[in-house]
Amino acid sequence: MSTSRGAAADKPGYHHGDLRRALLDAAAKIVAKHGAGAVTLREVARLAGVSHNAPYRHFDGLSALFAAVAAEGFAKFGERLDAAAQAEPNAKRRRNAIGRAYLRFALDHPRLYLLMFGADLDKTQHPELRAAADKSFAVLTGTLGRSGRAGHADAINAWAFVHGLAHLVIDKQIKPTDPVVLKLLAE
Amino acid sequence: MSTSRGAAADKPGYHHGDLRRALLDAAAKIVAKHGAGAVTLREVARLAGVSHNAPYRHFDGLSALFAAVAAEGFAKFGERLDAAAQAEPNAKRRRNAIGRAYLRFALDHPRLYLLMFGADLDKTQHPELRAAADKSFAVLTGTLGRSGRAGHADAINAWAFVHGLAHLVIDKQIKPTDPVVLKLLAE
DNA sequence: GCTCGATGTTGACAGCGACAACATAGGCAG
DNA sequence: CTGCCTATGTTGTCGCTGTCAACATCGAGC
Repeated sequence: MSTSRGAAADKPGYHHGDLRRALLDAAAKIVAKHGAGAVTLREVARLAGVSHNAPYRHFDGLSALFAAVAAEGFAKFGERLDAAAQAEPNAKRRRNAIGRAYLRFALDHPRLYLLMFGADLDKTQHPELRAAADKSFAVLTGTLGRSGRAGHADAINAWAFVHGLAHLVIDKQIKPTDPVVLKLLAE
Repeated sequence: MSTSRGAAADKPGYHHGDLRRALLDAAAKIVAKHGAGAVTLREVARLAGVSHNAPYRHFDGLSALFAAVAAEGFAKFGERLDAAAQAEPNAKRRRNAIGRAYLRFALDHPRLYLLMFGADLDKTQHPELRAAADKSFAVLTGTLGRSGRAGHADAINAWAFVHGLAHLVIDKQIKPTDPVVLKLLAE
């Protein structure tokens, strides 16, 4: 990185080394700081130190980049939910643990969360994203909805509640210190 | 509209008549059809039949236009909630009626709903919008939350649930025909 | 009838996404 | 070792956008 004759260890692959990863990291950073609306292909390229058109060698366009960032978000999201679920054998406590993990993730990464669930992305046009999202939700429906109609309704009810609560807090319609929020997080 | 010597009855005011209204309508139309992301100051001006810079005489910029559209959305939203609340004297039935009206509005105007609750707008920078939103929510907290801590928690719980359910349906995470949705709408 | 502010227009500029043409680098065939 | 071939990155360009500044016009009120 210091000189143009940089050591090979620093650049294992082609010109850049791992531009795709660098672009994803740069985009994720902007999303986290300023939201998806502030993400620009050219700015992402700038942060990665490449020309304004280099990203097109790795992503079909801006929305494809968003889809990839969101997919990675869902992967991490799914991990958190899964970890919470597996740490609790008791069914009821597990349900609470998952809800807590869900809300924590949303409040820890509010702008990423909005990208993942926002309407900017057309999930039907990005199969990889759809798959990542479905995998996350499988934890919810698989663990919460035990079986049958009643189980399904329970899962949807719980999901809608935490999802709505997360949105309301992120949109500042209710405060993060609201008793309902605190109780859920501390459970 | 036919000739430039149009009758005065068609143009009661200044040059255009009521450009502000025309701009708002054009913007709302685009939002309803293609979402806020498709709204462009220049396109809105085109639809209203004025030059690309005319909107600046009525709105400080794009985000101010969005704020105005969202504020009108909240006004209509508040009316619906209020009407639903006033039609039901019984407390429990009233709560259901408000929830139903809430979800109906969201599903009837999904893209407007996303604009209203989306992160694109910084409500803190548009007092008029904040006021319109707060007025809508007053119906919720005022009617649902009877009083005291328990009432407040009930209100937040119900609000988060319908809000989350609306988002999940709009984002196509769950189907509009899901039993939970149908039950709430038919109650 | 004239002035003056409110309203609308024209022109300009930088930034953006996207496409096309070009440059380079490095693996691989011989 | 040599030379080609494709993956990767660059440069140039286009139309579109938001926003600012300067100019034009309309109409209300003195």
